[in-house]
Amino acid sequence: MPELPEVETVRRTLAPAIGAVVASAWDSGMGLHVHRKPPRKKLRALVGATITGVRRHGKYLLVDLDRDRTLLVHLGMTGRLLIAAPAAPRAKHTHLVLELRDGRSLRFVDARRFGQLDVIEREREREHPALAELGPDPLTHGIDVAALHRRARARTTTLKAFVLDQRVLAGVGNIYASEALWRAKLRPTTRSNKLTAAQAARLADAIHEVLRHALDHGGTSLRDFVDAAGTEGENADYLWVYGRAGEPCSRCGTRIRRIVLQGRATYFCPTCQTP
DNA sequence: ATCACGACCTGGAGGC
DNA sequence: TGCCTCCAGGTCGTGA
Repeated sequence: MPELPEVETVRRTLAPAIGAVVASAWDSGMGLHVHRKPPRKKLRALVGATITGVRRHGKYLLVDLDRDRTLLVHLGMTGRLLIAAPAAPRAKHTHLVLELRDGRSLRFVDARRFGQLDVIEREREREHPALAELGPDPLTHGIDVAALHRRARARTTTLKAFVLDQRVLAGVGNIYASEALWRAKLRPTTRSNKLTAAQAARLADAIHEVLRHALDHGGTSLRDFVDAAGTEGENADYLWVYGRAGEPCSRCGTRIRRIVLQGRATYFCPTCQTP
């Protein structure tokens, strides 16, 4: 579900929560993200704190509060971070509720529990294991083509896996990896060490364009994704290859193919994405 | 160190 | 209606 454009859409729609004060904290106690339980004690320390802003790095949301505290949220595959109206019924699979003094609440709902929650000290956030190794965010920092090329040359993995590596660029996921490679006319199975400088420039441009375009359409909602207000994104209508196996490539008419790379569905055009 | 795989979960879709 | 299998926007731990 949530890649950079979706998470950024959530970030923007969380703006109405800024200035609200946390009245109480509740968590489900269930394990999230490979047995890690919600940090109950640290969540309780948020009671009385004011939400001062919401940032994002790659697919991670950083809800800033005063007292030097930041709520770290990763949506995993099915996670939703919602601003709920007063007295709204608690949805199934709700794992965190921060009641706000004005009656609304901030809720984290995640059916598959692949999401992550933590409370960290803002001063030391770069030391957090989830954030420590993240590469630059393509939309907020831009993409350094020379650095991208250098990194690609040093690896032998597929371009698809390279683009998905959050240490290289933070925020590209399975949908936009396929989309960007199609746009750059590069085959997902090509080894990254074969990337030329010109191709690296094309790839950087394609990644930026694909993410920007998706963000402009409120993200891609295939099944679960909604913003903080519960609204779906429109970008699913604009995908070039993802989920379109058997349909004609919009550039050359060849049937789009689906393959599996490292266990993930990968879509490409066998004609115009050169090996 | 790098690479590719399986595990972690629930639910929806489609076949019978 | 039910049961079964397959699939899903992510990340992490393992063993080669």
